[in-house]
Amino acid sequence: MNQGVETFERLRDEKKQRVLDAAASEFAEHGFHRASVNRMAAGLSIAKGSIFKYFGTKEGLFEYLFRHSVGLFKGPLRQAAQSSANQDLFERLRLSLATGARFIEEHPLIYRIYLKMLFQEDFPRRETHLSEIRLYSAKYLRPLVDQARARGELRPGLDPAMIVFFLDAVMDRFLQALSVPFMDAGAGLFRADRAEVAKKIGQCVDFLRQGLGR
Amino acid sequence: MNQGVETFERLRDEKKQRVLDAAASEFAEHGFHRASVNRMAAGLSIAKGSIFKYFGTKEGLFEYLFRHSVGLFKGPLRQAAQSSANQDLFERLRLSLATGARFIEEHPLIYRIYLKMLFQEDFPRRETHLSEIRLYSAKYLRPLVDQARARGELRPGLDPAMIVFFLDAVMDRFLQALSVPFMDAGAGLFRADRAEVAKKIGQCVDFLRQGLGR
DNA sequence: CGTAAAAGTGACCAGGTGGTCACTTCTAGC
DNA sequence: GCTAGAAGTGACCACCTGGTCACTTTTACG
Repeated sequence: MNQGVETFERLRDEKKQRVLDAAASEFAEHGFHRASVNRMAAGLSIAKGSIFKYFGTKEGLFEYLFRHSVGLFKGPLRQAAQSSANQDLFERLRLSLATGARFIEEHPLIYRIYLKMLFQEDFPRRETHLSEIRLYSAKYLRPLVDQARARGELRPGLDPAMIVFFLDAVMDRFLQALSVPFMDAGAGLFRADRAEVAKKIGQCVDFLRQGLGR
Repeated sequence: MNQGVETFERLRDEKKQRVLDAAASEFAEHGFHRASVNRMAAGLSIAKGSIFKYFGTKEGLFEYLFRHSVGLFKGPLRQAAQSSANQDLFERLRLSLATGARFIEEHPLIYRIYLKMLFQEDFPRRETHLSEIRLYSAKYLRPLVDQARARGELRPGLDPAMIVFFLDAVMDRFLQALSVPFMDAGAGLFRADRAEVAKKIGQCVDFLRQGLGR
């Protein structure tokens, strides 16, 4: 392992957290290239030399933050997927939406970075990273849909590839609407509180069930 | 009107077009702040002083390009909306998707700028601009849906606000998938040719009709 | 031609960037 | 208290940016 990173990881937890929070905030607000290590260091009241000691380059800092964030995100998701394996498709979708909404509530800056990465090409190793974290990718949804079809939970005659595309679009957009205005088409999702979000998830899944279920 | 802009508009059409193309390319690739007027000028083999003579600031250049692009985009859309006013909801959706796909095919750089603006906050007057051009906003879709309901084209019992949210999500995503990988959930939309796109639009609208129509 | 106005130029400026490294300060174990 | 090594520092570097403006070149017309 890199020597600087070892130094960083030997720091007190509180300081490590402060540094990662500052980095997340800076990247979330400015993207990769416009993010300024000078500004981060000033905000943290530490010397920028320290940050370069820890991570070597700005890219190294981003990589570290990214790996750290993936860890925060994959745990709960895997758990949700396992615990609902025997339930029907729509219940599983409900749970995964709820897990996503929870993550966004707890880590709004990380989610903003993800959204920026979608259409901003200047993040390091963007394609690799994105394909690792796209939540509702075909890879994840297709097996769910196939299983639901086998169980007869879906209306016959619908093209499964279309179902996957459709679910991907709607669920991704649902989560985007929680943290970006313009996106909710008047559905009142932007910065809704937890109870409101749970209610909207219910409505959304019911709607899907009406359109896709048998 | 600004004196510099008058100078620009007096130039030969071919040169104006070259300048606007170069600006679109630069903003599409780098967003607003990372876009470099130096690079533009070098690519065009003109002095950067000229660009500042025309538009005053980088922001002025962006504004000009934006206004120009809105013009390219609103004409065909209005025409499509008028010509299909008497058709049913799904046919109208099909036509507006086709119009969007056509615009993206003809002006891919402009569309890339729009996508960057969605999640990148550093564009000048971003909120104003976005609310002007969001294609499938509630403002546009809601009347279509209400009209379709009055005509009995929709399955009873579906919440119209949800219908609007869903149509917005699916259609926006459909267009995004044409110009960004990762987005098509395996549906093969990325950089599909014109015939392929027309076919996919048909499938998508048929699918919507099955789920939402009566 | 001459000339006046329009168009075009590029060296220059202040300010910000990522990154470096010789140096100082802190800390833990004796 | 001493000391070795870890942690922290900030002046400095080369580079790039948006923007300026005194200057040159081109154009149009009598």
